[in-house]
Amino acid sequence: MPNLKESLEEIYNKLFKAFGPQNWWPAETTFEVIVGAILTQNTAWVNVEKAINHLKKEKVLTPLALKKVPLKRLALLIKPSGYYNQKAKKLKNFIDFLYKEYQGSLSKMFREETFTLRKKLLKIKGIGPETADSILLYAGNKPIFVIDAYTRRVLLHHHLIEGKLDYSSLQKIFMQNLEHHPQLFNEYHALLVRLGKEFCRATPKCKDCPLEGLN
DNA sequence: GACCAGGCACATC
DNA sequence: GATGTGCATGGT
Repeated sequence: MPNLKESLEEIYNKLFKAFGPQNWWPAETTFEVIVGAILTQNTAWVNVEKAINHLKKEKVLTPLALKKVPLKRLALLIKPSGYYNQKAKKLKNFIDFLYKEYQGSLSKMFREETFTLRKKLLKIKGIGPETADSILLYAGNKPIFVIDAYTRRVLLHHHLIEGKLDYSSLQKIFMQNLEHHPQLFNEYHALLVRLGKEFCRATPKCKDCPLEGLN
């Protein structure tokens, strides 16, 4: 039985070989990544894209414009992404934070020490661990590993974990066994999502899974 | 017409 | 501390 570090490296290599680079996060600006991270909570990405396109078309996909747009109007613009009343508030909560702490400057925000920023993000109502980490990794290019439903499903399906581990335990598995390179964490998470979408769903075995023969 | 999708906050036990 | 529930749209 190889150790965890070797298993994680092998998984990455197999997935990269099978799928190639995933080019996450699909966005034109840093701010768009952050908005997407909030809108995609428990929501299919195609629906998030519709919402983001509305925001682009109405030219409110900047911190200042989002600060100015009325809550009700914002909610209607993001309606396709689901939970739109909740998410409109969440976006406003983030904007309030951004202006209060960093005068609306994302680059100033990301100059904050990573774990200090993470703690602050988690205090925002509507931003939990996955959203905070997605912002840090995919918008801020910080070496933080993102855990999500797919990650958990893949690890369980391939018996790399047993039972239910909480978010931070799962995150430790990756962060204690891999080099802290943002690009590696970025690609690895994206590859796990890709695998989870296409495999690791059927039981007991998935046909042609890139990780077949791992265990 | 179920069931699901790149969660989170809050209530209740 | 664990478990349950509301939030809501659009695709399969």
